[in-house]
Amino acid sequence: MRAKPLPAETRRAVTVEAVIELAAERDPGEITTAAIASHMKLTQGALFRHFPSKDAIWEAVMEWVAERLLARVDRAAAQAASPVAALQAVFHTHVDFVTEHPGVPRMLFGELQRAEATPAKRLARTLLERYGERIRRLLEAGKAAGEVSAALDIEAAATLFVGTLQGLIMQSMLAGDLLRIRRDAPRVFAIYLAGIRSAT
Amino acid sequence: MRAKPLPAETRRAVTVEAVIELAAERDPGEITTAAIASHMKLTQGALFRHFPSKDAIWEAVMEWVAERLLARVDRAAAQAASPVAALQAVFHTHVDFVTEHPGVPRMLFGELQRAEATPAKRLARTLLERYGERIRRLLEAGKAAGEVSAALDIEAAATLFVGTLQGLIMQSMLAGDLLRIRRDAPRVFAIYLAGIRSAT
DNA sequence: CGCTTTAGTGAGTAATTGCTCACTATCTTA
DNA sequence: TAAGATAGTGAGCAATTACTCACTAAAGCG
Repeated sequence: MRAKPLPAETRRAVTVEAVIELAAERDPGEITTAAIASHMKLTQGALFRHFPSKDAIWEAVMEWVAERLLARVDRAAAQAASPVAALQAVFHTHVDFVTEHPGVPRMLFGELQRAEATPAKRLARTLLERYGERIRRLLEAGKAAGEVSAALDIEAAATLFVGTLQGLIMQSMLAGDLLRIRRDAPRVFAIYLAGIRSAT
Repeated sequence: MRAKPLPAETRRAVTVEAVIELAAERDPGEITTAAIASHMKLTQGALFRHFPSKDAIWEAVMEWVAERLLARVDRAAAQAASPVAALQAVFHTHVDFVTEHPGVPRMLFGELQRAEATPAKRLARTLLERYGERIRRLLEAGKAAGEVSAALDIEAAATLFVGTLQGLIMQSMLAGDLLRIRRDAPRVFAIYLAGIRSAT
């Protein structure tokens, strides 16, 4: 059956969604253009009417991820009453995002693995850099407000923040159970919080 | 030039080393049998005289990793004077291992991504499970010795321990600078330590 | 040394992958 | 509604990949 023609922009958006859905259940590196097309009920050739190359598809996907994740995280932080509350809100927003789109962390990490400097990899890097920047700013504010230890090593604490999330994701990949993240997230964050409060 | 014939066992060991070296500089998923062979100055066909399939090569590699990592970590833990000292020793031993073999974390994470249940993936999982087990045991001992908070959530603390390492690795992949791990590791561990000491 | 076993070669193969293109169906709009 | 623009099809191409095999060189051993 012939696929219904969609406006180019819409088709591109649908493509990005298809990739994100596929990444939830298989190794991003093994997602072929044929698989993407078939998942959206399209022939493979049609994809190349909307993207000049497979790399361009990945680039669009990473753009989607970067935009959405940062926007949600910023919104969550803005509504919080204090720096530490903001950190906690960011943490849980990130966890929510990941459970909604399990493919995302796999793609991010997968991109970072790549040897060649593709545009998608560049986007992944800037996303993580901007993310870290936000965390560091919140930690600084927390220090100023006396909510975290005055002696806290901000850079290390930011690394650990991201690592905390990374550890949860890895654990859930091990267990093959995404919902596990939701259960464990508050418990792990509690230890992190104790760390940045009492670090010397 | 014809490669010097090696005894089968030696050739297999050399192959495993070649893979680990290659994984240090490129995405493990993109390591082809041709690349492995050329890196050890052999023709591709020769590989299949020693391994029945590419999967079998990966299996051998994961065995190598699991054995070495656990052995070193156990040795480090055994020599420590107290549970918390052991945790710290394990942490730094792991960091050392990773800086010596940068390809290892990439392969481990890459294996976990795989959709199909290959033997290599199974090995990666059991390695991480056994690793977590050891961490939990040390944390329990630390609790008994009064070195860490009596209220500590052991499971969450173990997840965070692995995440701490994961965060460091990711950060260094971002920066493209492996040595960075060495510099940051003690700083990040200090915060972790403060966390498990004062968690409530 | 001669003979058997073992390991390496290199030319293949079948399958898969990203990508192209001539053609066709559908949409838009004058 | 006619015509041009837009989007989808499906066959096919070139490159790559894991894997095979008949042959050859080297190692080990009596």
